[in-house]
Amino acid sequence: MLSATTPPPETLGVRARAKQRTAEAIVEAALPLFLADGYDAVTTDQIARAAGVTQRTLFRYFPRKELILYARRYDYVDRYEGFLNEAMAIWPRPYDAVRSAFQSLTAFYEANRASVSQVYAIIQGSEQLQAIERGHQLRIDELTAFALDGAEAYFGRQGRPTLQSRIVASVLFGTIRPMFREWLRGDLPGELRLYAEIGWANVEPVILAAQAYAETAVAAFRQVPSR
Amino acid sequence: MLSATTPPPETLGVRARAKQRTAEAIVEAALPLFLADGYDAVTTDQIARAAGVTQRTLFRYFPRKELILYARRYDYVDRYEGFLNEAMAIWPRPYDAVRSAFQSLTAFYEANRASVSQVYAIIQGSEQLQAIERGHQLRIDELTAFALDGAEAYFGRQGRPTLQSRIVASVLFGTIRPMFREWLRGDLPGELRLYAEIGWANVEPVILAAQAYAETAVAAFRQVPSR
DNA sequence: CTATAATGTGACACCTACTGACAGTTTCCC
DNA sequence: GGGAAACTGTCAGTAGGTGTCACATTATAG
Repeated sequence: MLSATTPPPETLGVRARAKQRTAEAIVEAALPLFLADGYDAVTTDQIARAAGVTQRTLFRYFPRKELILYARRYDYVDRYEGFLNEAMAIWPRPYDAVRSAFQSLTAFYEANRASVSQVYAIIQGSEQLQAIERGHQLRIDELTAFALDGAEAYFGRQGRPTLQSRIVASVLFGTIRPMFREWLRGDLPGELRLYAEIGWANVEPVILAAQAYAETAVAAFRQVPSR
Repeated sequence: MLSATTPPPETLGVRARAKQRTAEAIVEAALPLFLADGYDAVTTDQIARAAGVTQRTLFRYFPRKELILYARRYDYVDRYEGFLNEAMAIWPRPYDAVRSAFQSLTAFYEANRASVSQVYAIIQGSEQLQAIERGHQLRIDELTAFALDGAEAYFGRQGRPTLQSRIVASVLFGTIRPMFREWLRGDLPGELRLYAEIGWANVEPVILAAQAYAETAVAAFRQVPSR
């Protein structure tokens, strides 16, 4: 299940294999409990006991409870960042890089539809997890805004992206995200890739309008008298 | 300070006045601590002690720690909802109603600039609070999407707004919000009202593009073959 | 004006996520 | 084989948050 992110077991020592098994055991024990009773109702102690370890050990593997859940979501923020790193090195236009990175992420979701949907369902059942999820979205938006500022700004990123890029990133994901969520909820039939294609195929005019807006507004801001 | 939301003290009994004083004392004790050490570093026990009450009493007034902070932000989500209720009853075009409600909110922020900016600064210092804040923004987006679906959908709201309206609302606030935040950070000089005017003056092309996008995309979705 | 009910508070115990410290055991590697 | 490194369990503690009970104060009905 985790084969995409972990090396083949044969090359690992006894210790490393034991660690993998323990981590797997914890996740395997946790997910059914989450699905049955909801994330909030399941105690870390319960999970530990079900996995046959101590609570202390559980927290050594997963410093926060949420990470047990996100192990199966394969850290999609990091993954997006990875895709974006690659894409930004290849595409001259930042917009194309973002599009490419997002499509890679889409493909990944599609390939792991079952577990991703499962995790999504669990998240929907917990306010706390939803808040964490929002934090991830914020990070995705910020990374994207840096990317839109160009390769130099992206790879050397520090401080905050420009106001223009933040606006465009906000608008971009404001258009893409709702349909993505619709798919995750299971409200859209068919393949995610097709929806993503439709979304990106038609989004460019919106982005251009947003860019024009950002330029005009920022220019006008300079005329505003100080207090 | 809270005069806009609380009835004049003379009409209240001893008990009610005491409650107000206690709530005020807690908030007054907490804000300087938050500003000095950051939200996360300040203990609820510290706040309680500084306010001269028990921790238990503090939690009776503010069931969650965050609510101590939000007391000074005057529940801006509720406030927006109120403005939107009024506006939706007056304006025939939903877009105008949203614009009007948002301008009312702007005026409120301007009138309470000091405390609103203070609270905003504290929020920026805590990941947890930022996630909560994003939750409020999503609620604003959702209310707006219902409004865009028309007066009937807005006042009878149930379920979720249409995908089209959710996209448009997302795009709308994706353009407006970043500059709003810039002003709250103190990075923009002058009056918020002027920035808001500039923002709304130029936003209509973006909204039209978003509307066209939403229509096209949703229509295309219907052509996607089910699995 | 007094008995009584409602309301608010402190004190105490308890829960859950999470952390630090220490000691015992297992694996790694020379 | 033996020492260092890596893991684990045990125990105690912190922070946010809740339930409960007894006591005091205020409101109110007679």
